[in-house]
Amino acid sequence: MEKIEVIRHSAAHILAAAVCKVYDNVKFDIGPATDEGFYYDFDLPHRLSTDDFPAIETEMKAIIAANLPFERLEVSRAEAQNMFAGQPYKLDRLADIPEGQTVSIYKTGAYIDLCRGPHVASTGEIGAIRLTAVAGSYYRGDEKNKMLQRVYGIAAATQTELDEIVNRIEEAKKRDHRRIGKELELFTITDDVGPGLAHWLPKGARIRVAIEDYWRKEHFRAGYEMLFTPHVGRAQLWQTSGHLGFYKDGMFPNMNVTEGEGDKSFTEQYYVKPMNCPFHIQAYQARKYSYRDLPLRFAELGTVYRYEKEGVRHGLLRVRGFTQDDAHIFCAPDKIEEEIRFTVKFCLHILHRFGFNDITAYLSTRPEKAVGNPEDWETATASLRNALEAEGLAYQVDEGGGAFYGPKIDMKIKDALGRQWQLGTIQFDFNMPERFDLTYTGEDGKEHRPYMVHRALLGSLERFFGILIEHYAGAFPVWLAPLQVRIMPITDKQLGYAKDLEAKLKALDFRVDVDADNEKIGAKIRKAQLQKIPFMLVIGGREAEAGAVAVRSREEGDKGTMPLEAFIELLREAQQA
RNA sequence: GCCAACUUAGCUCAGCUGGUAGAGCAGCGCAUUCGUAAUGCGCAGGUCAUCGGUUCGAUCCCGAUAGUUGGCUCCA
Repeated sequence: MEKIEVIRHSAAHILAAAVCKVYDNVKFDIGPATDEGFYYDFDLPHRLSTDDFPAIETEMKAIIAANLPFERLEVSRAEAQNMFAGQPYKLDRLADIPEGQTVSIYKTGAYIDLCRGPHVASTGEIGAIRLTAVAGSYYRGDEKNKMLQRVYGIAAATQTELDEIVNRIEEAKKRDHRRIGKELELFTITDDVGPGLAHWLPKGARIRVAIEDYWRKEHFRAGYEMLFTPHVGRAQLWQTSGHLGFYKDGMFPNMNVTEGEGDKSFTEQYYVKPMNCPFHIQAYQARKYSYRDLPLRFAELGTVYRYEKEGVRHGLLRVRGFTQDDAHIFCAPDKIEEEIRFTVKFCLHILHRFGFNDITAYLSTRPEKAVGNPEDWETATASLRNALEAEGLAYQVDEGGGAFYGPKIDMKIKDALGRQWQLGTIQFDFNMPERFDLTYTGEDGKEHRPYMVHRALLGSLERFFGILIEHYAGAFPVWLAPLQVRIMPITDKQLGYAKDLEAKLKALDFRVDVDADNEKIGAKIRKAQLQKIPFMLVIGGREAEAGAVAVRSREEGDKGTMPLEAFIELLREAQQA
């Protein structure tokens, strides 16, 4: 265990010791180290809030200043039960320790805790602590259990290190897509329309269009066909697909539509789609396919709605309406290996374009309860595994972690801050083809069941956008930037020339505007920098006279004066990057 | 769904123990015509989330509802 983890875990003990000292009737559970700091779970009559932090921190600092030793004691089960009488959570945890295994406790001053350790030698080794948040947490993470009060904190060997951690957290907050989304006017979610329903504002929409254009172009190149399918479908469709049986709670409630009049009237139920699969299947069933037609690749930027439970929404990362970059591949079993490899390769190609190069795959295999015959699972899983290995992609295996209807690969990327996000998924489905009785005609003239693979590369555009915003901290590369060039005349004498430049660049499909505000050039630059526009053209009398442009880059500052053609060349290059 | 905190102008936030609200930025107007991160002056902008209660009187106290935030649970 790393030293910092030991410090964090020890700080958790000190937190518990302090809380026990400050409040009465404290029952404590456990307090581990986390990636950033530590937490401890308590059950006490007093409702903890951040207002209580100063008192608790003062007590913690006193314990640290006293430099008390962490004493490790090994005791018998009976002794431990005695020590923790009146501590139901501890007794419950004690019961988890297998018979015959040593029961160790750690003593710090008057505070004793059941703990495996290790700990620092004495409290003085914990240089600095700070409590950060209080939150509810179910005992043992089970929502049927009582909710405990969890106090979060951070700890470090020195105050300087603690300050660094605080800074890092602040930096991450500055990148928060919700904050940047507001500052750069990228998207909005309003109370009036409803929670979890995102609106892409003009600048966000420009980015989305750039993403979609690229996505479509690459898909056509890779042999996909595009579909556009309805947003609602009759209850019977969802009955057949099994969604009403399994995922009704995750769907928006039905719409009742009454057709006909009087005695002949009947009421039909419709549901808004939580998935595109049934519709793509309808498209497949629009005609008969032969083995020669396969693999068939149907793609759609399909907007779906899922009634996510309250309390799980988070900006664009978890919404109720979103557009999946979806595709379904219908493939003959003997071609599946090749097709999966092709799909994995394609996925990596797309992710690289967005600056994600650190990619890990997760292979999930057959769970206990599963549909489809075992040989198909075997073939499918092997094709996934072989594709990952052929591409030299690092992967982990989640044995039995697949959905009941098929094995899958999930792709996780690391962003600029090193945080991991799950994006794409390549998922077999042995359920739908059966339910909808999908077939193709084989070489032998007989009907065969195709393999169906569901796949998304970016996941959902909303979520992907949120991740992209944080990854680039709002400073999008030129090809994605909503505005690529801002032209800034120094005085209104250059306005005419500036407008000419704008028209020329627009004619070349660049995204460009003119800042005609009555402001000093310094103010215009500041505005453009804050809006993270990649290129600024400063246009004064000299440039207008020479028919040139003074280029400023978002990252590199003043790049000097050059002819318009030279700038266009520069811009084209930047757009490729 | 659960625990806690929060909700004041387009944005970021003030508002002492109850007497119907302020700033900066953004917006608009006027002046200024300026060379690489903020020119000055002025104007306008609010059902203090919503509903109900207590009170002579509520942005402030109490309750409910909605939403947001941090977690827990969940994520086909």
